[in-house]
Amino acid sequence: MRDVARLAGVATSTVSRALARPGRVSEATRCRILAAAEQLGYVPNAAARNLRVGASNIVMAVLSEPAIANGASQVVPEVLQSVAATLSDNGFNLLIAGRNRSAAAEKHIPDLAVGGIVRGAILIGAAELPSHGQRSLANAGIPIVSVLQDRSAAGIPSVIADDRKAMREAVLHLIGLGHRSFFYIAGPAGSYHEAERSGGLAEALAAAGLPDRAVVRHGGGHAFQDGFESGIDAARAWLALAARPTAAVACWDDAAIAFMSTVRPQGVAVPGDLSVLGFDGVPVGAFCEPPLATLRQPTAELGAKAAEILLMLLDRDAAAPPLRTTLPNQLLLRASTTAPKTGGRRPRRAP
Amino acid sequence: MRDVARLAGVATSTVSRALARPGRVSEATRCRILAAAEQLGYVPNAAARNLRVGASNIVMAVLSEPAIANGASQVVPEVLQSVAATLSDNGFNLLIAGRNRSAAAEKHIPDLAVGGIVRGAILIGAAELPSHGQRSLANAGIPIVSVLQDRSAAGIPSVIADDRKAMREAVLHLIGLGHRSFFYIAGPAGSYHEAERSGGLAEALAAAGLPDRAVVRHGGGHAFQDGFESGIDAARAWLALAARPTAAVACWDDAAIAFMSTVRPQGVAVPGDLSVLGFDGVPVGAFCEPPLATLRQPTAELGAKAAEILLMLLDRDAAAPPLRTTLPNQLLLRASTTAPKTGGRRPRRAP
DNA sequence: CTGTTAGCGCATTCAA
DNA sequence: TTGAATGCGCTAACAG
Repeated sequence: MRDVARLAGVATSTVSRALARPGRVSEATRCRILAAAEQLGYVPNAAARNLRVGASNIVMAVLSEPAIANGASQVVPEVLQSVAATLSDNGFNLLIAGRNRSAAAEKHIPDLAVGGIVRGAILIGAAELPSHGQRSLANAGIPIVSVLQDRSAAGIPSVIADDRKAMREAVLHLIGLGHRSFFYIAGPAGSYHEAERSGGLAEALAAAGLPDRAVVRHGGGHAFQDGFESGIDAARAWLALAARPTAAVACWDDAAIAFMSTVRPQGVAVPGDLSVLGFDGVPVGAFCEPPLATLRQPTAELGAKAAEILLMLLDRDAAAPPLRTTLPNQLLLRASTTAPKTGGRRPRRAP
Repeated sequence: MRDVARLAGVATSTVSRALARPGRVSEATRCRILAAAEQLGYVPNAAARNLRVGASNIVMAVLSEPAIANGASQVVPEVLQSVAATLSDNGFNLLIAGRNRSAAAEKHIPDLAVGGIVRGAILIGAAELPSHGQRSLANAGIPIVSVLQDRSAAGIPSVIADDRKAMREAVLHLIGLGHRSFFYIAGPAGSYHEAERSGGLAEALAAAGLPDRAVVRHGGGHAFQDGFESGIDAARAWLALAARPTAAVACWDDAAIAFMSTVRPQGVAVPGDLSVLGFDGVPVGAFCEPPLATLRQPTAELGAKAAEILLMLLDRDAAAPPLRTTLPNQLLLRASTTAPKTGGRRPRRAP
């Protein structure tokens, strides 16, 4: 920068101004400075700027589990992508901070915030805030936004899809088709998404006046990243039932996909003998056998919105963002669901 | 830090040393300093350290296309994950820099390097080096490593799987099963992976003494992220052929999955009428109908190795890393391939 | 072994 | 409108 100043015949402070606030520098000198900067190939040193200003232009993405990607699910990668793109368009960069790892790595996350490296954080499906001893990300003094999980009760602006409502309406659709008995493949016990989706199912049954025993619940012991295993387990459980429900509803697509894939070789026709509904809308669902009916997460929109809200939080001139933003899921009706067989349910035996 | 020094009754430089090189400070004072730091909840300001040292502990991941995730492919996310984990274990952070956005964003990438924000870069399947005007990532003065794509010819240490060999051996396996006619679903024309995999197929045919016309090539017009569309197009083309090859080989799993999914409803039995082979080893392949035979990319190993090599480059005391590291793909034989039906079309001669 | 001193490159006072 | 001076928090010389 000193070189630029020298070449343009001005002081470094003028160069600084010309670059930061073009309005406060005369047209002529600004042109000289810009030309000089161009000629010298000047690139501002962001590290020095950060030190001086006391804030960086880096935002941290705090990811949920050890895995960015698991099974067939693209939801975390898609959200991540969308967040990164939106931030990039606004001059910010995204640093990824995986959880999972050693305690040292866990400690690292709040330190990034306190240490001035990151300016804000976006929690992508993270269940708990990283903390180490007394210091937690929550009191690190940087703005935080949560996507996918609703943490508005903790005062953290959240951008979510209305999983509960989506599941309720989808199950009501199945009920409308004639289904009266359900098999539910639960997500990880205690997880946010499991609570919402399972709740939506319950609400639908209640709304239709069906008793609790209309649904056989299974699973809950697998993490989201082990969706395929969960689906296989669930399939075995369903196959072993004396009275098999006519509709299987999974907490997430991975489980639904593995479920279908496991029951079909046992002579179960989907959707003839059994309708299957997934959740998440993973792209490959359209190419499963049969194509999987599911509820699509608006991943791109969620990510973009979350980034926008963080940007508002970062901009002191901006209005206060909403504490909770809810986007609709999309019901993708595909061949895996249909009306149940009528006229006496006779379970077909495996060959 | 001044506060810590004051509380411990030492100079700031001593605090700095105690934290950075514990060996060069006496046991007693070091304990006092650590206690004081703990008590005050001191966290070093990384921005200041970066400025002073002239290097950050942030590494940039340069991603290929607009999409981190597409179709069913988890290869980029998986590599990303592995890179992030390995870096994190060594005290480094990962910044993600998406390509293909506005020109401004493209310019941003080299600037991050020159501006002192990032210390090194890992190209994850990126075809070209980001550049803007004269300035490119290549001459930004930071170490670069490439994963998935071989850029060793350009002097960039590369960590890759041997796609060519893997494809060759897999196709030789199909030939061993009796297949003599192939349908190849090409990847993006001119792309590295397409060249390697297509080349491997050609090598296998040549090795078995089969003529060039033993393979009908299709596609090449779709980007990797449009794998499903590519597979559908290819399926239509295959269905329209008068003499249908008995084996379809896809450049990537997404295409293979959509291909299978499109031909089967037309009465084509897989693998009875047609064997299908994919490439990448996406997890969901095991749950397709039929389960997809494929060549798994060792994503976790690739990512970890790439990160290790970058760490070597960053450490001036370390030995020079190899310019090219090749890891084996794994042939996952699943139900989508089998011997071709005999009787109808008789192979002219067996090799 | 420890304290003193001097900047890293920039943005921001305050004067001119 | 511009220039000169100051320090962000830290580390690396060099002395002591």
